[in-house]
Amino acid sequence: MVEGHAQLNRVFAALADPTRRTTLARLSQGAASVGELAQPFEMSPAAFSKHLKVLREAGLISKELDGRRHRCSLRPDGLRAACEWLVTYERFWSDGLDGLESFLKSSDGGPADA
Amino acid sequence: MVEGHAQLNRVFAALADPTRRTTLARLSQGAASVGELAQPFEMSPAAFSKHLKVLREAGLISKELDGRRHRCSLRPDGLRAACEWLVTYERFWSDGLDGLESFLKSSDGGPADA
DNA sequence: ACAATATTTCGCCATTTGGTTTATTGTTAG
DNA sequence: CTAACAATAAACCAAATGGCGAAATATTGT
Repeated sequence: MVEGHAQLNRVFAALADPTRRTTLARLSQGAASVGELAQPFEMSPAAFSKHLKVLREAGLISKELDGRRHRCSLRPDGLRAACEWLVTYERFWSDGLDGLESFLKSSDGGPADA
Repeated sequence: MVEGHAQLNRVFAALADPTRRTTLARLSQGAASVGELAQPFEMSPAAFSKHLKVLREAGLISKELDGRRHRCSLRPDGLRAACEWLVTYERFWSDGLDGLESFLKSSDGGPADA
């Protein structure tokens, strides 16, 4: 937990956009090329590329060059710091994250949508 | 969990600023007036007031008028949606939030800093 | 009533953000 | 080799953000 504010700033800012959240959700089901990720959005390739850049600079995804495709995948530890920040404070609010605990324990289906 | 993207946008955007995170951290220790909350920051009252507005519109704090003071407090459920979003996806990344689970179980000291 | 206190609102300015189009870089297929 | 493809970079624009100082709106103490 040595990270400064800057990293947390980037992560939360990256999450504050539905295009980027949806892209992360999509990536949680497996790696994909930029084109595949961009497909659901009505947006120029350049615009989408910028979103990917934001995610990359927030440490949330990584890209591996595979021929002329860029293979994107989640960076497992990217969300960790943000998650810890949220949970730390949620436990001090509300009724002690009872809701969250039960939410964690319910091993139901996968992610729905962002 | 009927909330659209808009609410999640506001919450994550609100969290993407250290002034606001620090203010939330301060509030997790108890309610406070605007002046008390603003004190740590070298910023005009007007500027700080805008930050509070962002937090209020994200549903993270509430304000109750108490004489000429405005008493601010956390809104318990404000973080819930964001927390659930993060945890939902974190569990699909990484090694299944083992780290987060142990983090939750370790009932150590309170929040440190934002 | 009056002055001081607490906080927000109003213009204003600089920076950032999210989008566009066009130009570039690399790669693969024919 | 060359044309098409995949992705980014560059230049640009409108709108949002974060800051300021000054003005407005209560409210309280004297």
